[in-house]
Amino acid sequence: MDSPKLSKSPIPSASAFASASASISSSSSPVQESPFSNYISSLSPIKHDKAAHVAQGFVGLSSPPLVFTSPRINTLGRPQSSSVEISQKCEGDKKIINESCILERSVTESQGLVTDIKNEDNKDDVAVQLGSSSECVDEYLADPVETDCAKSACSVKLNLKQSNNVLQSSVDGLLDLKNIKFGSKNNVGREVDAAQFLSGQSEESIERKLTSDEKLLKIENEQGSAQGISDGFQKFESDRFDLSSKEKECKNFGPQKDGRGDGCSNFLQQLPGSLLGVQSYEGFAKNIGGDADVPVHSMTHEASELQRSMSRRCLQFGEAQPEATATCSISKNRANNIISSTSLAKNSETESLSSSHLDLSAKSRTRQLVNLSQLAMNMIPQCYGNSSLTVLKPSGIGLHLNSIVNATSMGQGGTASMKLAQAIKSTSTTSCQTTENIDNCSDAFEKVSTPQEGALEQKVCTIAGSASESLFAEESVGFHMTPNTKRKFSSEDGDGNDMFDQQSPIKKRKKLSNSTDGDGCKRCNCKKTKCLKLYCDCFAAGIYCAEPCSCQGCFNRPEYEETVLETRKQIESRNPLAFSPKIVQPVTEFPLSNREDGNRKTPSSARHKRGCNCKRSMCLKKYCECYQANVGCSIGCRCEGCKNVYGKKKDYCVTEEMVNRSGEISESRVAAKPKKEIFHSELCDPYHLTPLTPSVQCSDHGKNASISRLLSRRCLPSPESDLTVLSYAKSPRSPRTSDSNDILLETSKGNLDIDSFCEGISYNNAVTLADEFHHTPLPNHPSVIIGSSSSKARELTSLSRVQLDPRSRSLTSGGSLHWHSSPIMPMSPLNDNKKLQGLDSADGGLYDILEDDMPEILKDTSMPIKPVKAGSPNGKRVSPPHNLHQLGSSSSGPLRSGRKFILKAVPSFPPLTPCIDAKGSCNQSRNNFQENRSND
DNA sequence: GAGTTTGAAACT
DNA sequence: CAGTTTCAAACTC
Repeated sequence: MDSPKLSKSPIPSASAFASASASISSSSSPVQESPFSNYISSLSPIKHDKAAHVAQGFVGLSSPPLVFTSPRINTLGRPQSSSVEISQKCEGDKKIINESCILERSVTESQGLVTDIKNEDNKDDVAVQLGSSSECVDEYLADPVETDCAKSACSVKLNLKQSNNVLQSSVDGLLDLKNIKFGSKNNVGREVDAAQFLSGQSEESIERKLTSDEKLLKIENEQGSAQGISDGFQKFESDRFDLSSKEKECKNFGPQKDGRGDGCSNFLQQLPGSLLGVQSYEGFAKNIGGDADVPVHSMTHEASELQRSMSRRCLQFGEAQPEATATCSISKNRANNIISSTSLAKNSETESLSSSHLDLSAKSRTRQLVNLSQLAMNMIPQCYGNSSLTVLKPSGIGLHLNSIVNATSMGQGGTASMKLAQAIKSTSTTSCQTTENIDNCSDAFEKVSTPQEGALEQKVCTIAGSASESLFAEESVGFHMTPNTKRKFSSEDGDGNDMFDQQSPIKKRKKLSNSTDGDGCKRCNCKKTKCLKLYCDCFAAGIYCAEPCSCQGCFNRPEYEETVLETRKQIESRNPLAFSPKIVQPVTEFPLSNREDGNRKTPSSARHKRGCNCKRSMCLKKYCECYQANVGCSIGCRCEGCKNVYGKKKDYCVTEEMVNRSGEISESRVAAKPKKEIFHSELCDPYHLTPLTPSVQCSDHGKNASISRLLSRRCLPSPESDLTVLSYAKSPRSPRTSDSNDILLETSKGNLDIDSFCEGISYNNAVTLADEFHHTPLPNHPSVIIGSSSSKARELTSLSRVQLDPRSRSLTSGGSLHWHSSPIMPMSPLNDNKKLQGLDSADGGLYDILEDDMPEILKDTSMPIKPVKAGSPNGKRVSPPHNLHQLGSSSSGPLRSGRKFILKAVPSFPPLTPCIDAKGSCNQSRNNFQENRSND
C-alpha cells in the first residue's frame, strides 16, 4: 500500500493522470486487446481473459502510473507512441470537449444523443454536441476520437477534432441506435462489438458488428450474469468506440479510409484501448478517490479500485469475476460495480454515456484532474436532477472500467469484497472514510444506475439527495450529487489523501467539506463521547473512526473493538434500530414507470425512519436529518413549518390521504387516527417500523414522492406483503422509510397490523416476514418488496447481497421489481434479470437497506429490500394499493393476517443494523463493522 | 477559525 | 412518556 502510494502519490492527479494517459496510450494495448479478444473468444466470459489482462494491467499499473488504461491501449495494437501522440494531440481537443461536455452536460442525455447524431453531420459542432449528447459519452467519445485522430493521424490534425467530434457524434448515434435496437441487449452487443473491434474486426462493416453484437447480446443476455452486464458496460463503451470508429470510417473516414485504411481499424482498436486506459485511469483516480493527490496509496487504491474493479472485472475479466462476483456482489453496490451491474442492463444507454463520461473524465484526468472533477460534478448534478442518472452512470461506468482495470491490475480483486472494503478502510486509513467514500461513491453510482433504470426506485433521487447521506447529498439532486462528487473529489483530492494518506486527515477533512467525506461518510469530530455514542457518525454508521476523523479520545477503533461492541450492544438494547439506517427507501412505488422515467422514484419514496423534529430550520438545512438525507419529511416527522424541498410532511400526509381514500383505508384504525399519530405511534416504536417516511417526498420532493406512492400503491397489487416487507427492508430502524411508511399506511389502512406491529413487530420482524414471504410469498401480495434502497446500504448491501446470493443485485432489484410487478417474489428477486434490472436501482437501495439494516437473516433471505442509502433515503415506499385496499376494505382481513404473519416472522429477526445510515455513506464499513460484531 | 445555532441523542 | 441536558454537526461571522 504504502509503496504504491509513494510511487503514485507524488503526482496524484495531474501528473498521475498524465503519466497514466501516456502510459495508457503506450502500454494499454495489451490489456485492451486481451480483454476484448477474450470477449470475442467467448462472448460472455470476457472476464477471464480480461482478468488476465487486467492482472497484467495491474502489474503495470502498480509500477508505473496507473496506467491500466495505457496497457490496454497498447494492446489495441497501436503503437504506443502514436497513442501518446494522439493523447497529446487530443488533449487540446479533449479540453475543448470536456468544456463542451461540461457546458452541455446540462443538456439532457436524450438531447445529447440527438445532438450527437446530428453532430455527425456537423463535424465542427460535434465536439460540442458530443459533450452535450451524453456527457460521459461525449467525453468518452471525444477522447477516443481524439486518439483516433491522433492515431490515425489520419491525415489532418485539424480534422482530428472534427473527426473526433464526428466519431463521437457517430458513436453517440450508433450508441443510440444500438440502444434502441438492442435495448437491454445493448450492453452485450456493445461488448461484443468492442471485442470484435479490438480484435481488429472493427474493419468489418458496422452492420456486421451490429448483427454480431446482437447475437452476442443474445448470448450475453442468456448469461444474464452481472458480469455480462459489467462487461457490457465496458464493451458498450468499446462498442461505442467501434461504432464511432466505424462511423468515422464510413462517414468521415470514408474518404479518409484510404489514408487511414488500416489506420481506421487501428484507430478503432486504439480507441477502445485508449478508452479503456482512460477509464481504467479514471477508475484508478476515482478509486484513489480523490486521491488524486495520493494517487496511489496502493492499499486504498486497491481497496477502492478492487471493489470497483471487481465488479467490472467480474464483468470483463472472467478470472476476477469469480471472486469478483462474490466480491462484486458485495462491493458492487458500494462502488461503481453496483452501478455497473445494476445499471448495465437498464442503463445501456446511460452506461454508454457514463462510459463516455468516464472516458472523458479519464482523459480529463489525464489531462486535467480538475476536468474530471468538473465532469463528475456536472455529472452528478445532472444525475441528481433527474437525468442525472445518465451522468452518474457514466461516471459509474467509467469507474467500472477503471476499477476493473485497477482491480485486475491490483490483483487484489480476488480478495473478498468485504476484505477489500475493510482493507480499503484500513488502508485508506480512514477506514470509515474510505468505506464511506466508497459507499458514497457506490451509492452515488448506484443511484445513478438506479435512476437510469428508470429511476426505478427513484433511488437516484434519494441517492442524489443522499449524496452524503442519502446519496446522498445534502440537498436534492444537486445536493446528492454534489456530496458524492464532493466525496469523490474530496476523497481523490483531499479525502482521498486522507483515506490513503492518513498522514493529513485533518487537512483533508477540511478540504473535503466538513465532516463528511466526499463520499458522504462523515468524519466525526467527537470530543466527549469518545465516539461511542450515536452522536458519533462513525459509530452510528457502524464503522470505525479513521484518521480523517478529528475525534478526541476515540474508542471507536479496531483496537477497542470489544468496547465498541459492548457499547453498541447497549445502545441496541435500548433501541434495536439505533444502528439501522436512518433513511429507508420505500419500495419503489412504481418502479417501472419511474424507472423508465428515469429517476427519482427511489429518492422520492425514501424516508427517514424516525423523522425529523425540526422547529427552526424548517427542514431546509442539514440540521434536518430528512433534508440531510435528501429525503422528504413524512408523517413520522414532528417538524414544524416543514418546507423540506424533498417533500413536505404535508404533502406526504396528503398523499397518504389520497391513498387512503383510494384504498378505502379509512376504515382502519389508522383512519380514525391522524396519520401522523398513527405513524408516529406505530412507526416511532422502535420495534415497529420507524416512523413513516412517506414515499412522496422524493428528490422531487415530496409531492412527487407522494404521488409516486399513490401511484405505486395503486399499481401495487398487494400492498400488504409489500408493506410489511418494505418495512422490513427499510429496516427496523426507520419507520420513516417509505417502506415503513407504506407499511404503516397499509397497516393503518388495514387497521391492522399496526397494532400487531406495535405489539412487538419490528423492522427486523418485517424483514423476517419478508423472508417468510419469500419462502411463502403471498400470491396476492406482492410480497413485499420492499423496495427500499439506500445508497449506503449499497456497500453493505453489496456485501450482504453477495452473501445472500450471488444475484445480490438482482435480488435487490428483484425485490423492488417484485414489488411492483409481483410482490410475491420478494425472496426470489434475484431470479429475474428483468426484475433485477428494473429494480437494480431500487434494488440497490433495498439491498442497501436490507444489507445494512437487515440482519444476516434478511440477507440470507435474499430480501429484495434495499436499504436506502443514508444519503438518499428516498427509498420508495411500497404502497400496496391492494394491500391497502384489502386492508382497508377488508381491513382486518388478509392484510392483517399478512401482517400478523409478518409479526411472527419479525421476532425471529435479529435487530437489523442496516447499512443505510442516514449519511448513507459508510454502509460498507458498517456492514463490515456489523458483520464483525455479529461474528463476535 | 471561533462562536452560534440546531436538533438528535442521551439522560432524568 | 415527557422534559431536560448533552453532544456534535451545521451554520454563521
